[in-house]
Amino acid sequence: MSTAIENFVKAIYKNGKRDNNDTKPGNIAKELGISNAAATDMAKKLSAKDLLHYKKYQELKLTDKGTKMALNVVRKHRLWEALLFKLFDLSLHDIHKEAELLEHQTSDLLANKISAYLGHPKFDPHGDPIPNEHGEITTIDTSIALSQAEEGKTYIISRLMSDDKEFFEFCALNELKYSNTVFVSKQFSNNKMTQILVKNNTILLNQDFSSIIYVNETN
Amino acid sequence: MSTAIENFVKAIYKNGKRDNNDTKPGNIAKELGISNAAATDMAKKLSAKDLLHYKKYQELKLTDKGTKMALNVVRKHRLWEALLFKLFDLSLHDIHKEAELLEHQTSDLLANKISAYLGHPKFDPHGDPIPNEHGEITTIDTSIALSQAEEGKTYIISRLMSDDKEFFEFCALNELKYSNTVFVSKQFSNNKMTQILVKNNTILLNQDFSSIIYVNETN
DNA sequence: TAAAATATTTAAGCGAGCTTAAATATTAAT
DNA sequence: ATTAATATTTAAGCTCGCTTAAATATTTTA
Ligand SMILES: [Mn+2]
Ligand SMILES: [Mn+2]
Ligand SMILES: [Mn+2]
Ligand SMILES: [Mn+2]
Repeated sequence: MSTAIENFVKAIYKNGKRDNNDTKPGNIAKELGISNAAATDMAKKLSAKDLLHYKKYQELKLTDKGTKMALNVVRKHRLWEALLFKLFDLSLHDIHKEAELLEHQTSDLLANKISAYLGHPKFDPHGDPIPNEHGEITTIDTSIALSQAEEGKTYIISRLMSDDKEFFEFCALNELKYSNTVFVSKQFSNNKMTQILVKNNTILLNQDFSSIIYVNETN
Repeated sequence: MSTAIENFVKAIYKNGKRDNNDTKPGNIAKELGISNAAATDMAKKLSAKDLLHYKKYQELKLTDKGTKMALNVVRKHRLWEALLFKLFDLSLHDIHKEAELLEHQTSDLLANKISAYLGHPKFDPHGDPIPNEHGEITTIDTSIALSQAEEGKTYIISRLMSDDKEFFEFCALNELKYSNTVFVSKQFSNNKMTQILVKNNTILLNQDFSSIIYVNETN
């Protein structure tokens, strides 16, 4: 399958994993940087290929076949990120950009080799789970967004769910990275902001950021 | 530039490096597995982009710009081969196949990172030279094809110039690999065959193979 | 050197993956 | 419940990278 198709099913898959999951052509179009018309068009084509269910004006739903394809692409993406992160001195954003292209030019054989080389890792450098070679995610995700965290509690960063360059620059500047500890000092519910303490620095996050930084409770 | 364009200029570049260099559309078409018409068409387009010189019925000649592009793709191809060969247990042919795709989805930045990680290697696993980041090949190639080798002399394998699966299988079965020693026991000039001795095995090579196995004299 | 074989070019056309503009349906606001 | 705003769909058309068939040029062979 083509790069365009792989990116399309992946976008639907990822959209479904988000809170705010309105998986209509317009949202997929926005994610992929194409026109709404192009997205509708592609949806129809993929429906004919049995990769998704399409009914006019309804949400797009991946079929089992489509989900499998999406997970295979996601697997390759995250394996590449893990490999590049391990071998080279590159930013999370750069790694993501490279993986976004490499994921479509990688045989299943090579993906398995990368996985074996890395010791079959369960998570990529963002903390995102890596599907196994059967397209299964076996880990259970207990993490919550910082926006949902409890005031006065201490958490550990488990995922940075983004591919935005500026977000990663912000994270790098403020020690916000995988496995670091965060204390939630205040939730400003009305203003949808979260105040945290990281390595003795107080940071006030707006919802754009507090909703994509995922954490686990300490135990 | 697109994958199609990169493969096209690379094919011209590689054709020019061969003995039998008739760089007309038909030969490039054959190499790329496309029709002659498609090759002529592409040649015209690339001429407009100043990547090559095209005159009806004449040979295709890369411009400086085209040569630079070709060398950049070749660089990425060979760096990928070197990396995959080092990290994973994959055959030369498999490595080549993966590199053929990855070469087009690799930023200059990533290529430089791969090169640095490997200690800026000068040769890939086939013995082919790796252009540096300015597109220069600084090594001098003194090797000759086994078909040109002298009877009674001993040589060291320096390059296996092919991407054919069966050829690599043949090489693997007969200890024909980079840096191994070969004794040329007889040249059958009339029949264009070469008899060699490798690890006490006598092998009779036809010209198809003797012309793509490159060797250096021992000193 | 003339005929035959071969290669190249031109012409027409196709599918993939886009675009913009217009028509139509859905959703939100008054 | 209308109206206005927004999203989706349809329609038409574009480029890229191919194809096959026919026309034309080159090269080989006799
Ligand atoms: Mn990523
Ligand atoms: Mn991608
Ligand atoms: Mn190769
Ligand atoms: Mn290639």
